[in-house]
Amino acid sequence: MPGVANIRVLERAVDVMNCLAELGQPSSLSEIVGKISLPKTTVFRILNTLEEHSLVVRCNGQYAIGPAVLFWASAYKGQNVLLEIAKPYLVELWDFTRETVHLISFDGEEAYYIEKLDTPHAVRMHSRIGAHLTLYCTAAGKAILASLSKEELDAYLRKTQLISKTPNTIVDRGNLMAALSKIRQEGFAKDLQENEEGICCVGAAILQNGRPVGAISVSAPAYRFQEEKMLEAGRKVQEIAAKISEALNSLPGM
Amino acid sequence: MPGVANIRVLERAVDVMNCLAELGQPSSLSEIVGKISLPKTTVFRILNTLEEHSLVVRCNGQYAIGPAVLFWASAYKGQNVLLEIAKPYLVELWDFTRETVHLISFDGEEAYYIEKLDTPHAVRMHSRIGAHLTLYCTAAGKAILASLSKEELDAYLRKTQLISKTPNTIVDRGNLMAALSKIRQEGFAKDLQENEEGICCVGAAILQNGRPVGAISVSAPAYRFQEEKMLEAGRKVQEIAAKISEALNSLPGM
DNA sequence: ATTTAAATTCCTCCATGTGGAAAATTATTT
DNA sequence: AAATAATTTTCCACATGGAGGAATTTAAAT
Repeated sequence: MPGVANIRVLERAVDVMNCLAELGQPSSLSEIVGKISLPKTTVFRILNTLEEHSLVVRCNGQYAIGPAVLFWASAYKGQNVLLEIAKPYLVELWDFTRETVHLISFDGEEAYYIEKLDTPHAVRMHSRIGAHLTLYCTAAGKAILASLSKEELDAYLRKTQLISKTPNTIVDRGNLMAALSKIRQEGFAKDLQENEEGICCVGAAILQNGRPVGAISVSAPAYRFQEEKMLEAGRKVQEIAAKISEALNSLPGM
Repeated sequence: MPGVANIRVLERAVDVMNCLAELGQPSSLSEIVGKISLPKTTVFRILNTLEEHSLVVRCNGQYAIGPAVLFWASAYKGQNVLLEIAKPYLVELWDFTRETVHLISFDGEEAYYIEKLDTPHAVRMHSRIGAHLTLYCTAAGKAILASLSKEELDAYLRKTQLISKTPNTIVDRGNLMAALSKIRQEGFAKDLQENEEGICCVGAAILQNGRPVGAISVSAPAYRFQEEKMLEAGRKVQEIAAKISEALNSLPGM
């Protein structure tokens, strides 16, 4: 992917949108420019263009994300039933654990966070809906890998190099295979600070016709997530993932 | 607004995204190029850039809207409580009427469709979430205008010229004022093919601290929406709008 | 195997996006 | 209310980066 020449303005426009989304509230041009390092004029021009299409709205000099994004989001949801089906189950999982719950979509190649319920605790992990997630060092990702066919898993391993993100990341293929078979045994996956230092997760895959189409996970700071608590959450994650899989497979027209 | 020089690639990229959203399913480059008239290479380059940011995903050669739009959509929702609050009430309205229900957001200046529940009937109106709506020729829009203060309404009329969209569009200020005062009397607004030929609507405004922040409407083809049916739907729209307003005003931290 | 169609890369040209600086607003202070 | 400061918006000359035709590669159909 790097090497394909990309369009600069477009990348910048995406940055501007992301910046607005991160700010989470109407912000002035200066605030935006303060966050992304670009000339004011450039950002201004981009905002104007985006505004023309309701991707950005301006209320008394402040800029904010506009309603046009809803059109795209509803189109995405139309293609991804998982999101609609899973929502109530995620709430159930959240009620039980009171920790950050993620829903992950997997299209056979890549996995993405597509929904998130935040923990009420002050200390929480930072994650972003829509972001890509690494399969080999996350609970949800490993749960997905564990339910792939041998051929698919081989194909994945062939094209992926295991890069260490924390001291705990599994970078050895043999160790990863061992971890995956343990996941198949236990019924859910664990991430012991393998993706982000200080964060532990449990996750389980969602299956449709025997193939993984997504996963759910529960994440918490390591100090709130030890042995017993993790096991408890893991069992629940497994249970909820099974329920979602069932709901997905009993859909009209499946 | 026209006159502000806009960035061409950006406009084109937006067109591509809209095109993908309209197609509603993974589509090939050729299909996309067939819909928007641009050189294949250009669209290809745009898609590649969008893909890099997960705004577009590619599954076996087909392109589709990607999960990154969810991030922006959730940011928008965070700024617009209305959407979350209103949803169950919209369903109630839909159950009652079985016609297309719209939720509109109004920021004091502009109004946008932010949610839509489609009628199950085959004949339905075409509308798009995120699209801008004209205030003086739609039921929801007129309901909003009818609940503005005299000053705000004056300001609106001063900067707006009433352009006829169908033979029925109200283009005379006096007639519009009369229509608005009738709306205040009746409690809900009607649109008798004023915005789109063949489509009638009823609508009512949603108020927060006495000021309109949105509206709801029910739309149907004229032949399915005559006198009595419209009155019935109108009363229901009024009732539901009142409920949403109440829910909105009894929010924690209001 | 051969043909057809679609996707991707290459490459040159010049339109288009860039960003510094000035002008116009708007907010803040005296 | 006047003056100052900060911010937003317009202007414009330059050169970069995006455009798109043509060629190449890849995939599908016969």
